[in-house]
Amino acid sequence: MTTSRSAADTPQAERRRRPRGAVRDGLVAAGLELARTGGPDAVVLREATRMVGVVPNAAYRHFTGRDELLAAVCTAAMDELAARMAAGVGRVRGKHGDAAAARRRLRAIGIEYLNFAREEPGLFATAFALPQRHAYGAPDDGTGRDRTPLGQLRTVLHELADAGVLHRQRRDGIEYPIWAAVHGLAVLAGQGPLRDVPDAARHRLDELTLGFIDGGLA
Amino acid sequence: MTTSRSAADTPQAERRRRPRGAVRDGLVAAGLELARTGGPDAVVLREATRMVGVVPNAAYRHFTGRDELLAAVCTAAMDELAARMAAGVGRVRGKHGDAAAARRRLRAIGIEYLNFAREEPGLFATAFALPQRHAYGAPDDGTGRDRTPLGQLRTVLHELADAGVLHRQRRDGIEYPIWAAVHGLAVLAGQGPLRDVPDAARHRLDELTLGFIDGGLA
DNA sequence: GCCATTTAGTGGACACTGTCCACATTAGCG
DNA sequence: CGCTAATGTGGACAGTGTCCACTAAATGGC
Repeated sequence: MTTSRSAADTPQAERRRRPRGAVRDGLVAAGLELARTGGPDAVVLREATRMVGVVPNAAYRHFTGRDELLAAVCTAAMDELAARMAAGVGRVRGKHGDAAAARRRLRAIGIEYLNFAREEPGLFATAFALPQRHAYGAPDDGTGRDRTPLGQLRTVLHELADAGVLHRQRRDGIEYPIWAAVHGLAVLAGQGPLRDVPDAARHRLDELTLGFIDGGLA
Repeated sequence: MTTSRSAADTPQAERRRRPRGAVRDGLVAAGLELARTGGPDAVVLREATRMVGVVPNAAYRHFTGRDELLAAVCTAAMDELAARMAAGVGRVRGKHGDAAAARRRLRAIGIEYLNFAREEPGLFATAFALPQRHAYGAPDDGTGRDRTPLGQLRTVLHELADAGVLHRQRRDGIEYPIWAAVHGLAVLAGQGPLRDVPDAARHRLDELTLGFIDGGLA
């Protein structure tokens, strides 16, 4: 090892053995894991490359920099939240037009949102750590294809309106106060000033907020 | 400059000329300015010391580390929010017991909160960047001495109850859904997915949310 | 099927950060 | 006046994001 030859001395493991987008996907997965435990600040580029087993600079072949990696992780985190919400809503029985079922679906949306924030605080914070352009102006097209949190909320509100629970007058734009109330509680009780209220009290806060929302429909 | 003598060559400005707590206060002020433009992540210790005109390590005589400095900055930011809320509430005329005045005061609280979040996004984010123990369990003592956002909200709700606007039944714990709704909107429209809605639309979101809250009192 | 070109990973470097250590000076006290 | 604790300095280290030049592997045209 005294005389350092030009190069090509050691095989140094195999190079570029990974399939097509494996490194990129691996980096996002690693970043997601980091975010899960430490929030957005914990998704550090060098650590992610270390987990994937690649040199730091390799990341720059797939992302313009740390910010773009973080953006990908944020999107993934948001997708996980959306998937959970969709699963929760899907678990509620009752066909379209049933007022009670629609109410339960709205409640399920809120519950899933709050549970995700409580059980995965790192991912929740990460999901909202970057602007993903939630398409503010775009109203849902009625197909229910929009799987974003806002889209799912709109779908359920649509159903509530159809069932006659939510009156036309109140309906326009009501998704925002509702979203705000749930999101606000999630943030305050997650990373905010209410972060260390005991579990029982937190549950009561959830119920208070969901009740407040339910009362605001009529 | 060729021969570097041992030391004590140059007077290098005066050393320790600053009054008692000047450096500490200066660091917090500098950190607050950094937070104002870039949020909590922008309050970087070395930069703050640079602004104060002191070497980085000097900060460690006043804080155990960057986190403690940040904590002080967060408290300062929260104080600024609280002061603004108090000022806004104080500007509302009408004596205690007047239902309409109480309503306007509740509205003022929300408006000031949302305005602060919009006009000082960095400070707003910083105010909630650390757990300051908002004394969850401690109810206000009726003296109105609690100047925290939650305390001020409780005071106004107390007045609303006295004026008969808010019924006993609904009153218990209602500060949390209300706080959550306002805070959630502030976060969503500030750094969140709704960050780039045009000003007019944002104003409408404010009104929708405040209206939703007002409707939830009765 | 071979070779040129693009792609993807490596190695080394730089500036910047938070933090620790040993040292020097000053302030405030007796 | 002198001692001690408080406060600021200088230098160092590990860790980070990012840039550059280089190289090996995969890909596509012929």
